[in-house]
Amino acid sequence: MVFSTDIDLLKHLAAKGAIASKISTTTSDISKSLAISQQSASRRIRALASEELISSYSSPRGIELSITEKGRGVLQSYLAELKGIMASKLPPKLTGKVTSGVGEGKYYVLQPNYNSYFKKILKSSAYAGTLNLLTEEQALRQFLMAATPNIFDGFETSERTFGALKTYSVVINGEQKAALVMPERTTHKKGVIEIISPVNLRKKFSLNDNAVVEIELIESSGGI
Amino acid sequence: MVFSTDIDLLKHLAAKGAIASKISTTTSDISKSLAISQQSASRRIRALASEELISSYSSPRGIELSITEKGRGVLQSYLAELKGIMASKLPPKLTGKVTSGVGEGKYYVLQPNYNSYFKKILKSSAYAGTLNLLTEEQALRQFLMAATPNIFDGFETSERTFGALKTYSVVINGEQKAALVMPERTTHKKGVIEIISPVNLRKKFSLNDNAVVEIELIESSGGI
DNA sequence: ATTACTAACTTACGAGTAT
DNA sequence: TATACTCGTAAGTTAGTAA
Repeated sequence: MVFSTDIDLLKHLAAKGAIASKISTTTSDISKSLAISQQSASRRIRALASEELISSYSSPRGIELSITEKGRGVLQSYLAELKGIMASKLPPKLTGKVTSGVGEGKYYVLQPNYNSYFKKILKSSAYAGTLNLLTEEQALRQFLMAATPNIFDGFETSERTFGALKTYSVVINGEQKAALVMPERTTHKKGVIEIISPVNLRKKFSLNDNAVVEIELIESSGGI
Repeated sequence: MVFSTDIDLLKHLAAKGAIASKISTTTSDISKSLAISQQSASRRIRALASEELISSYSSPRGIELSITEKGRGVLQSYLAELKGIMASKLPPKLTGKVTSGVGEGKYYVLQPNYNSYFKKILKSSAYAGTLNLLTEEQALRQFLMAATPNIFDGFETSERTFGALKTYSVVINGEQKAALVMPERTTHKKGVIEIISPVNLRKKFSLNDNAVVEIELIESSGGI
């Protein structure tokens, strides 16, 4: 029997990367994240393992574990079910047309200060380029209103000023996690947005100019 | 504080339509669906109400309730979070149509040098035949880009040349581990791939030409 | 029928601690 | 440091039943 607490723990482990590969963690780490005791974390991990939702190896140096096929299936069907239920009231989606940018975004990505911020947001380093999209101005405004931005404050050096940014966690075409970047002051014309991502989105989705991509809002799970 | 049991109950109520409108139900109905007692259902409903995740009115004739804005927000961000986790972590899937091959793959499987390589990849000896699949060229390209190939270098004897191969660990139809084989130089037309497996896939899944199979990328766990 | 109170029960939790 | 055992206790659940 799979309980909702199991789903919760599985979800936490998935967020830590246990779907893609084996992860190393400790029961006290888990206990802090889920606000339970170390002992309970240990017990619940063993419960997941006995249900074969994860495979784990414990030692006095910590726990190595990964989510099994069965465990992923459980998460996936939970997600699918929830998706189906919420289908009528899903988070807003936005579509954009690929456009050739002026390269403003690339400039940001390459700046060390912005770069480390992006790294935190994406939980992985950013591809050295951005995808420029032309959206409907009003749809964009509405879309962003529904979102919670991450804010980068901006700063000044003696030489120049680095403007503030807002970024929004999104999923591109339903499968690639990315971030929508809105510079506080931009030279873009209205409706043009920039997407940063760990991968080259143009390549991944074989996008030429005017190709349409779908941008979906997500919670930045944990966030920064 | 919102617990995972709350999410579960909210999800159940949402499934019954409590997002869109007010619904009429009873605590014993709920108790049956969630496999808890009538008393617990009653208590948990009151808990949701006191968190203002639902608004409810109870009487000796049953309960009328609807999910509040706050409750919907809770469900939505849970969904969004899960989606975000799965979107970035889920291995890509590819579908292909069964097609009659020219038997090129079978030739490879029967060659001792290739054969022992396949044995390592599959962790079991390969069935003496391949499954030919027609895929969408672009989807295939995308699929393979996300994967880490195992590489067989190829070699020459005085008599002939054995070309290099790339193989990718996959799962067919969600249950049969197999390998997708991409010869470096192939006579196949674009989009056609070959699958080798420890078993006869056509037989196992009763596949006729044009049947659709699902190919899922997996980590080659350990690998070679 | 219902909901929901009280009391008995059972399960899950976490502090302490062995390994 | 870890994991994970024991065990007293707290929390959650259910049976019985009043309203």
